[in-house]
Amino acid sequence: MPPDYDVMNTGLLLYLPYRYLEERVLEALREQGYPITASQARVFQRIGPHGSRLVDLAAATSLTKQSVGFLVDQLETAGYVTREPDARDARARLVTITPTGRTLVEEGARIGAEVEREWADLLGADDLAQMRRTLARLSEHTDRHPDRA
Amino acid sequence: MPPDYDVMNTGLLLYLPYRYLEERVLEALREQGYPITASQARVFQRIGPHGSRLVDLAAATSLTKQSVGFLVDQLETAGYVTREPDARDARARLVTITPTGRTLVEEGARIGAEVEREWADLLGADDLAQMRRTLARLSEHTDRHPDRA
DNA sequence: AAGGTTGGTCAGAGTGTCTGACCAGAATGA
DNA sequence: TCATTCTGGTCAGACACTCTGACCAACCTT
Repeated sequence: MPPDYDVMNTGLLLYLPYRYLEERVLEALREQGYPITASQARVFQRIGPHGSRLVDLAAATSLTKQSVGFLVDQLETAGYVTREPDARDARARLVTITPTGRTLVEEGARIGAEVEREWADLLGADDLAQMRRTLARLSEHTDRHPDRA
Repeated sequence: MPPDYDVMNTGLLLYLPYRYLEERVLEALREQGYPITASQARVFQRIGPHGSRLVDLAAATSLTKQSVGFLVDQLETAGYVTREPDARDARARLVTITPTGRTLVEEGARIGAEVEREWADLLGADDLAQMRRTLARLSEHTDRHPDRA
């Protein structure tokens, strides 16, 4: 007997599509030669266009700065980011996306869009757009640590 | 500059409220003397009313049976579940919720409902319900391993 | 009854995350 | 100015989670 999604708790209802999308994107990226783990991607995703500082990434992801440091090390080794000095603060370093990293971003976006197209087919474009709008409003409220890119 | 949620990718839009809800519920449970980790809770949540087998929990959570076994050990130690023999299959054992576990379920549901009320205030009850319906349809599609409770 | 399949455990490795301690540069204010 | 406090980042160590591989016992099929 399959579960009854209508009565399922909202957390699971959010989690199931989230994980599905994440897995689809990560799988496809790996196949295309851009391997990245979910944890790495969750940090990578929050890097701003002009680079971000470690502490800001930590806040945005709700991880400790040590954990983010650990993941940024890996992203750096993989060639997706570099740590540039921050002209404004000699203590800080800006985690910055490399050209390779930028390709990864684009590929990820492309695959994400592909999944989203499937979802639009399934749900109807209007319902999907409506859901996205509601989720955006909700995210504004539930994002405890908006980042300063 | 705060992020622009409207253009944010759908994955993050799903993830942010998901994690918020999870954290709120887990925090409150801990304060009330029912400590449980996110990983444990994700397994616990999938246990059916008449108990579930390890392999089914593994399928439902997309974890390996070893990982689920590891987490069920902890849930058992914490007193939330027991492993009962399965009358239908001598190999199998049914992971079953104890009375304490049931209290945890109820408390969790209560807190979840509280957060959901906040969301209803924020979004309007109609929009929330609409979002839930769309998410339910989406979950049906994105749940690769529906469990058999 | 033999052979394959399935539910579960044991053992070991790798990854992710945390807390605590620490350092160097920045910001504050007497 | 310079002592104090605050902040960005790293190092070290511990714990939590998840995986792969090997294995056993019970089930199912023929």
